[in-house]
Amino acid sequence: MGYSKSDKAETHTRILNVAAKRFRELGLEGIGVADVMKEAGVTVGGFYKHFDSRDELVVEALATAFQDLDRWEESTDKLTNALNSYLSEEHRDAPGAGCALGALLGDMSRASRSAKAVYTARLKRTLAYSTGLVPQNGNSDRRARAILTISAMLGAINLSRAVSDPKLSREILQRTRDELISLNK
Amino acid sequence: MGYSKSDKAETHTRILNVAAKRFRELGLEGIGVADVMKEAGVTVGGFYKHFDSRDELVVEALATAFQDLDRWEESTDKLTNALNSYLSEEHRDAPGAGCALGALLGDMSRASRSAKAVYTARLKRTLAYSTGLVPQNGNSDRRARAILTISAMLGAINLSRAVSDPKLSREILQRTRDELISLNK
DNA sequence: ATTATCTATAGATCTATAGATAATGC
DNA sequence: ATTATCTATAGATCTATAGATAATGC
Repeated sequence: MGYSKSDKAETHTRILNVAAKRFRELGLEGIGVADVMKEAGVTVGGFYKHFDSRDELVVEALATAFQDLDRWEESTDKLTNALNSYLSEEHRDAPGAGCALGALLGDMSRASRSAKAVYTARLKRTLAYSTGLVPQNGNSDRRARAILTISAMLGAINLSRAVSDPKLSREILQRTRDELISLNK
Repeated sequence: MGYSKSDKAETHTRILNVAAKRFRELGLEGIGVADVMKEAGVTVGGFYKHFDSRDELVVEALATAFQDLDRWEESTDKLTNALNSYLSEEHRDAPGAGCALGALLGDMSRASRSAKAVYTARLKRTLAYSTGLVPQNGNSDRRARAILTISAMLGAINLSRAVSDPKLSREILQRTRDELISLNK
């Protein structure tokens, strides 16, 4: 057992990484604090020395999960690449490492005020990022098209995970991707 | 207390209506069987005479919730009207009486096999309905555009419920609606 | 006699807390 | 002395079941 301050910081990070992954996979209510702690290699009793409440874990884990999105946005500067990567079967099948805006979309309407605030702030940044990627074309203003594009991306990735028919799941990803690409020509 | 067979059928319907509403509002795990029964005016002990398991309630309540969607689709035969009604603040603020494909989108990836089957079957019908509403225009085939349109509608209604900023919430609804209308001209 | 519903509860969660233990760090 | 983590548990859920009660319907 390690008990130094730096060990505590490491433990804290480990807890957040487990939670950021599991919350995206199982939903914000899908795993309890005891199981998160266990998977981080510690026991449940120490939890409230790290967080004031379960909701604080949710808020910090959300912020941690959004760091993956930061990295993805930084490494993706073409809309076509972004769409190919986002609306892929690989992304669909790995929600725990994927976009938290997508994985937790349906949970947010029932989440705490503070969790919604973190989600909303991150969405605004992605909206700005996306407005930058979307081309100026005659049909509509860029922000409007960015909103449509993000709505469709989030809707499609969620739908592709929702349906039990693998063919339909693939079709939703492919068609949405193709339509968004041709729309943003 | 009523104890006849016809009373049982009425009770069953009442339970399903409560569950269909509450599941859409609170999520499939958001309310327990005891509270559903209480709100239907009965006690928890009778539950398993009506359903073999909680999941059976979920499956039947899903089917019940989709009846509202049936009625809505039957009464809506213009895409513009459909979009104005679906992407409205009224719909956003009344998930319990609204579209179950939207309200439960995020829950389905973690739902039981049988619940996903019901959801998938209903999505296929809405996709067919939507393909019928979408016009034939030069840009892309109708089914592809229907998939994009549904993805964007589901994404936008979920996003509008997720964000805590009322102005952004309205903007998501309005811009997505306007973009989808001009896209389907 | 059958059955729709009731009260009561077993057993499995889950969050949060209490108090002990074994390190660190002045 | 402080503190990071541990074991243990209180109290609040939640699903499912057991057995009683009070109607229905042959």
